[in-house]
Amino acid sequence: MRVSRKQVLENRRTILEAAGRLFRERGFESVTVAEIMQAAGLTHGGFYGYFKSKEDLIAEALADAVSRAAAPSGDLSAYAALYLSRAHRDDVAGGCPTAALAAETVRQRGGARAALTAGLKQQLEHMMRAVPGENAVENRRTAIGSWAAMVGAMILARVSDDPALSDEVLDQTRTWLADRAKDHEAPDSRKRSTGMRRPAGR
Amino acid sequence: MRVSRKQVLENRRTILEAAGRLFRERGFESVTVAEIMQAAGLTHGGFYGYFKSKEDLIAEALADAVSRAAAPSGDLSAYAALYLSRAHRDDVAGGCPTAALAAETVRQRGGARAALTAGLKQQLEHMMRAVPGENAVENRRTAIGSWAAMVGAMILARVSDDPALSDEVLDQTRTWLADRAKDHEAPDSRKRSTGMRRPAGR
DNA sequence: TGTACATCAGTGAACGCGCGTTCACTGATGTAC
DNA sequence: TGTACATCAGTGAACGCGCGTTCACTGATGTAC
Repeated sequence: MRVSRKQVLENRRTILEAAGRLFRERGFESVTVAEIMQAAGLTHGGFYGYFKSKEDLIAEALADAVSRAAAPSGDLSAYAALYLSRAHRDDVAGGCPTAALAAETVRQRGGARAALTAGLKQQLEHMMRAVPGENAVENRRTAIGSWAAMVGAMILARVSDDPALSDEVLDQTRTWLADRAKDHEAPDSRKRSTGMRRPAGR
Repeated sequence: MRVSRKQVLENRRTILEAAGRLFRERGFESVTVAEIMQAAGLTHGGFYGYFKSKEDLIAEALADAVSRAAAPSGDLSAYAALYLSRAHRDDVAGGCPTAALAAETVRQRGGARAALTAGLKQQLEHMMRAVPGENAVENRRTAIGSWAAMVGAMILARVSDDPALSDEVLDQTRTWLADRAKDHEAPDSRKRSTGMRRPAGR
């Protein structure tokens, strides 16, 4: 049964969103094409009218999820508090694609790695703007270090089956990042901080 | 063909090590039981004499890999330099099990999460000893934040298909961690630092 | 120490099963007049 | 605008294929005497 062209575009969007959620929740391999199509309200046979292969869908779903991920707004501490929340930890399907899928994407062929690399570049750009300092080199370093800590903490908090430890990882990393941000905001810290500025390590 | 009891113990060890390497390199799902047994110099039929199921092997291989992971020796900056090296990034199969497999382990049932949680606790204990300060609460916070940043940076560096960005993530995170360590070593930073001490967030 | 037999680690064929993918068909949409 | 037909999105059965797991068998190891 043919459907309207508008419906085709809507279906493509629905498939991408269903795939994005399912992949984040259960990983690329254990989610089947049939499941994704069913989640999108279609049958599996129609899949290949939309995508060349499952591998192709993985790359497109990743690019889509990354482009829709919430960018840092306001200062870094506020963003870290949002990112390192229990709500985010408990919502893998709707949460950060990098935290959920980056480790698996390392092994992926095709455009999947490229999609996450583009997302990483964009995220670092956004985070640099959320860093208080004026030194661009140092701000980029802070953006990279903070983003690494946020992604790492989310993964560690999710893998911990000890709820107290999971909460602790989230809370302590948040505090740790906030402390560091305050160091660099504090007026009397300027001299000391300046003394440690040096070019990037490469 | 029956083999000696000593050989049985050796075979078990060989299977665990082969599984540990293959899982880190390619993930739990795409590695087959037959491949693991072949890598250990055996045939797939013998597998179930050693393990109850593939899921059981995953938990045991993870526990084994975590228990053999290199613990921090010396100070935190030296350990971070080793961990955040290009050699480690390029050796997924022989590298940190947490960076390679934690994100997938979130979705694993059985003892796999418990194995990584135990590894996380042990790692934080070790890292606390590598932190210079004397305040135990602050040291634990530093251990958690630093470990999160190291794991996150390794995952981001591996997923980046832009080599310059990958190197940058490694180098900048290393410098960022070293800067912070120096802050807390610096004698004149004591007053300021003390002012920000507060209990854990939970 | 030597011998005879029971044990059991390892083998490889075979089993269900579920996966990604293909394809002939259907019928609503889009278009030409 | 209305009609007739071509197009093609969606369906569901079917396809190879590879997976985890089982099992009857083999023959070296371990043990009882």
